[in-house]
Amino acid sequence: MRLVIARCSVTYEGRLTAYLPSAIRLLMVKADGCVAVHADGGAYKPLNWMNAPNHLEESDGSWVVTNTKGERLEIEIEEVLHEFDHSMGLDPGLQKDGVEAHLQVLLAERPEEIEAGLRLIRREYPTDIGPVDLLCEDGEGNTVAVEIKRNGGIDGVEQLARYVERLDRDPRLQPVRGIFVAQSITPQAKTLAESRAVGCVEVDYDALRGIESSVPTLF
Amino acid sequence: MRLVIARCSVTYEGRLTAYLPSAIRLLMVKADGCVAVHADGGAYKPLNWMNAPNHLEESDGSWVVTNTKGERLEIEIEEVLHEFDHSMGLDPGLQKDGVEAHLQVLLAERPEEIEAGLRLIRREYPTDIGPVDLLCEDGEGNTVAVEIKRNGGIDGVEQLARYVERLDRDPRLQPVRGIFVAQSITPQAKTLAESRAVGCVEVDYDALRGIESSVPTLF
DNA sequence: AGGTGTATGTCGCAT
DNA sequence: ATGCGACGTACACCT
Repeated sequence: MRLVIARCSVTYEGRLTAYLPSAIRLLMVKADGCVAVHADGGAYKPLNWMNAPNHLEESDGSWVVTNTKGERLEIEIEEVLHEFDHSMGLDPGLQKDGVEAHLQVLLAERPEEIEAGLRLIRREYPTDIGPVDLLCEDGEGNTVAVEIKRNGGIDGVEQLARYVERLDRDPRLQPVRGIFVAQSITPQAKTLAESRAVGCVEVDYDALRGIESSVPTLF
Repeated sequence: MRLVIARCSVTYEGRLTAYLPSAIRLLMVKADGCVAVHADGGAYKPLNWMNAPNHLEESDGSWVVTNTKGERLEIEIEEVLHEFDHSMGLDPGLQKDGVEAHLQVLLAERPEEIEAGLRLIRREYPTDIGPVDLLCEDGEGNTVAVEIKRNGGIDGVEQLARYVERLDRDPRLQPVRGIFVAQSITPQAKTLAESRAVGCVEVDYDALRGIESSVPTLF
């Protein structure tokens, strides 16, 4: 990784056009060739960047980075204040645990936490517009499609409504109803769910996790 | 901005749990206090991070970053290979051109580029579920709601369909139809648009821009 | 503070 | 490659 602190101005032309007036910034060039221009603030997102693969042409006082999509990043370097290069080797990568996928596993094991009498038919049940998180059967033998989100918004309700509409055309499944399950559901989403005849259930991830504390975690 | 290259392992506990085994990485601490852990590859996104505001507690061989939301980033530092600090001053910030907002302005000036005879009633016409990009009237005096996207996907069609449904309840406006406008529209979105009786128009941003070349650009 | 919509989103997975 | 959904999305804007 190459790190350069320099006074520079930057122009990007590609998916949009953007211009960065002269100031002191960090230029970061990673081993894969990607280039990022960082200011000294504003979270982790750089002001400007060009992902790999690209081509970096370095001439006196200017870097020009281009890629095959016709995007172009030009950095005019007025003054280099510090420069450093260090090889790092491959990164072993990140191990994650605990997002929507885990919530889905927990609820697949205990569908009765969603609604009494609910029984799992299949997880990730495929339809021609994408997989339904859980396909279940209720106490009366009717099909129930379950969409699981961490944060329940309007989008999730629409997504579920599309699945239900699709599944309900299958004579082996119909009638099909939907239940929208999330840790929290916005009032707007609840309103939309009502008008789409979709049920809403809020679940407590930590409590569910507590129930199945016997299962070993990732690490 | 403080830059440290170190062999370290990292644990994050917060919205999820994540673990990063020992390797050489770049630790970046910006003036606003945000911390990022970068590997030497993989676009601009850090492996792990903690945005400002936070609290960084630095002890021998370990950094603990916490925030008020109960998130916690712990960096175990085994070996520091390089360290550097440089003040940069405030950044003048980025000037952008060519995002959805600009496309909306261009089309508001020339609605006939969307459909012959189309006339603008209002930009950002408010409804109780959000603003419609353009509200227009067609050659026959019927109301047309226009949703503009750079990249047209299913979501945009759904969004427009919601607006049309809402607007069509207003006796002063009905009947209302929708036109989905984007630089490119996915086949799935076109199919969905058809089943929602929504029109689709693909526009060329550069061409539109050329038409109004008299208007001065941002820079 | 919370909800909604945008993003040069990025990233991963399936087609 | 492209489409599609998830993301510790971040971020601006508005209520």
